[in-house]
Amino acid sequence: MTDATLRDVARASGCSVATVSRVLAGTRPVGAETAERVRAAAEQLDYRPNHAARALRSRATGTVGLVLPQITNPFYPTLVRELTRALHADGRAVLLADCDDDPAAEAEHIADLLARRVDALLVIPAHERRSREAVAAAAARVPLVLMDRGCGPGVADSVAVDNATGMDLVLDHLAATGRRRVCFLGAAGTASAAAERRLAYESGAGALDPDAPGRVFLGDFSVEWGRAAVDEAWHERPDALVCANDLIAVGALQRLQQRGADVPGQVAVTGFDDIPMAALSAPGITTVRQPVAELAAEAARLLRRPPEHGSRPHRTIRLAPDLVVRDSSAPQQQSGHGTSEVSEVAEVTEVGEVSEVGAVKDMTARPEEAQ
Amino acid sequence: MTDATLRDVARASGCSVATVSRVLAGTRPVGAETAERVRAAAEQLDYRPNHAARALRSRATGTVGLVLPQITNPFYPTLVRELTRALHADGRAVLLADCDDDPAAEAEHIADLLARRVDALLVIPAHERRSREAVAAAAARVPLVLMDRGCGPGVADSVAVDNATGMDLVLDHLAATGRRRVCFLGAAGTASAAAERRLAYESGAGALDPDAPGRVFLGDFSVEWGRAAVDEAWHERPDALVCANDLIAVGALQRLQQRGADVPGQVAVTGFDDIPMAALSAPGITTVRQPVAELAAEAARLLRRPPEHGSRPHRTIRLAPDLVVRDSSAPQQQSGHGTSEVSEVAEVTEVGEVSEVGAVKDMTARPEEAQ
DNA sequence: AAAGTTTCGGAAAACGTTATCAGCACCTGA
DNA sequence: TCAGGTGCTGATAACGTTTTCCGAAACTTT
Repeated sequence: MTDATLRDVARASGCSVATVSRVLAGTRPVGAETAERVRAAAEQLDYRPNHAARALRSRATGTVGLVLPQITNPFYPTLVRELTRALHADGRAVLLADCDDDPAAEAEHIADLLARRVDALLVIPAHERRSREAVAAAAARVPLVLMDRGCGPGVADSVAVDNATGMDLVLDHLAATGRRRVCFLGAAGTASAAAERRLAYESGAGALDPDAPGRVFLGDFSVEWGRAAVDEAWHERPDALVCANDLIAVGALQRLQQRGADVPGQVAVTGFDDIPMAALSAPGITTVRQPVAELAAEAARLLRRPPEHGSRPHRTIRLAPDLVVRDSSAPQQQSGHGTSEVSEVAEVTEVGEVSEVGAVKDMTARPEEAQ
Repeated sequence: MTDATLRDVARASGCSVATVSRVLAGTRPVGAETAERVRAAAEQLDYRPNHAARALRSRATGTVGLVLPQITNPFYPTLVRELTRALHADGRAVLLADCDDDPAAEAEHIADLLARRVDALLVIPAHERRSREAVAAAAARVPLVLMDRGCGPGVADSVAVDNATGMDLVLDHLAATGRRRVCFLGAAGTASAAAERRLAYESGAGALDPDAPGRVFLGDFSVEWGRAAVDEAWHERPDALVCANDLIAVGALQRLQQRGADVPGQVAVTGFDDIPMAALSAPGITTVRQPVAELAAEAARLLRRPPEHGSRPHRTIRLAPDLVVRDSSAPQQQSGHGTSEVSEVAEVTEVGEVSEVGAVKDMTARPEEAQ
């Protein structure tokens, strides 16, 4: 019992394959009565179009490749969920490739996806420098959007969170709640998240204390570094630790608790990204929530654009994040342990106005893009 | 500059398309000299086979659909990584669909993947009962393997961890380290993980204490329940909390620490699954590690099987897990805080012999399957 | 040397769509 | 009445492979 084809539907409805195709694809008007007959026959035969044949003929597979460095990075699962949701809403399927942080594997996966004739690619580059070549080559063949990280200037369209705004939100919040001696626990390197967050801290922290921009400790984006960094930063007697991502914050929080420090009474801890673990820590970690659904929607929108010929300027879209205030940065007066929901809800309103400010910043700012 | 096709390669190498196809696909022997010419031309033209055309002609897309309930469930990212790795090794690409715990969305995704002519499906059912229909229908059309969870008997092949063995490992470890008053913090319901782990606890805990099998507290698989469950279980004055998964264990650990209880000095905590958070907690949580890579390999192997005609008995494969001992269950004598690596390594050897016992249990136990 | 057997290569028919082209009927306005 | 639309529909040619069928050599075997 093999599947029904257009031929079968045509035979059953007494018209030609061309007509059936037109009815089902809606590409050209067809007589109302005929159309009804065709639809009935298709329904009755349980006709399902063959995507392979369609792809061959129309040169479009309805498929997007998603290439990421490590699905186990705790920030990516939500991003993947939102991306697949946004793309499915456009009727596109998602081919997933995890390249295990290896640029060579990444290049292979990209080549394989291109051979599979994906309509477009979504890439979170594994490496700032070493991903560049493969990404650029792919971008020359299909629409390609970089997400979350960059890989050099002028390679392709890109969508990411506005790290500077996020860091400002954190520093404003800490200032407003009376913290003065802050330290930054960050990541070394030139990758966008590491560098942008570091620079934003350095340029923004001066408002709290002229010396604050100098109190920077750099490692990598890991819990282990968060733990170790506390031992280094402790000599500065900080009353707040601003961490460049949530993993660092989790590690810092653990080490502080091991040392018997009171969080947030003695020292506040903040993260970045709002991975699930940030909410599940005790106390919950105040952090910057990336607007994941919106990032995904922007990426999907860029991929929907018709493939213009000739080189057009690449678009860099930055979306402003929200601050999620949890207990790890509660004001010192009341050492507010316990359920975090109250303070979180209270701050969410304050957050609303901020997120409104920076809805979408399209750096190329073409007029026709504004809706 | 469009892609090179077989025609182009044929023209360039002075032979027919058929010959080129044979050389490149290796389906039939071809003269050495001709083959060399073809390969050179293909290389020179940077020929890439068109998967759409190939799929149309050979009725195989080289694509597998992966349907899961929630990519944000912290156990799934590693599983997804290992599955994609195993499938890519077979030259198959992975179409990902996240159905957000909604059986209706799951059914839609399955239908879409079938329309896209996936060669096979890998499904982690969203619901024990409500996923059954769509899964059964799909299994009738393509090879289908259920993972992690079941959805009723006799629906399809399935691969999962051996929950009973895992629970035994935990109970043996607790007994060996002197724990006697254990409680079980589990999940209600009939889903396989919830039920099997609960039953295994009830049948195994008697060895520690005749009353232990009765000390069972049921909620769901969440951190919140773990926190709440501690308050219920605390009246039993336990010296060990056996949790049905790592999220519950994380919550339990947090609540215990909030109450000022000493973990592991006063009470041990164990989890199940070995999600990343278990290792990153402080103290690290002793847990049962699912053999994720092996589960993925088994699933891939089942999908590789040629599609036998007629109904064959479904295979249920259970793989034995390992115990990962971390500080949350360190012996009470030495209240061993600090680095967990030492005790973990020490136990790993003990674990080795256990994992050897239950390498692969193929419940259908066909002789030709044993290698 | 004739008859089989193997080996290699080409022509051409699928696979199930979509797109192009042309035909047919029917109108509309001179 | 006829030229020129304006729907609607059907044949048919792609799309780029794989695969079947055949023929032509080149070897074996008798």
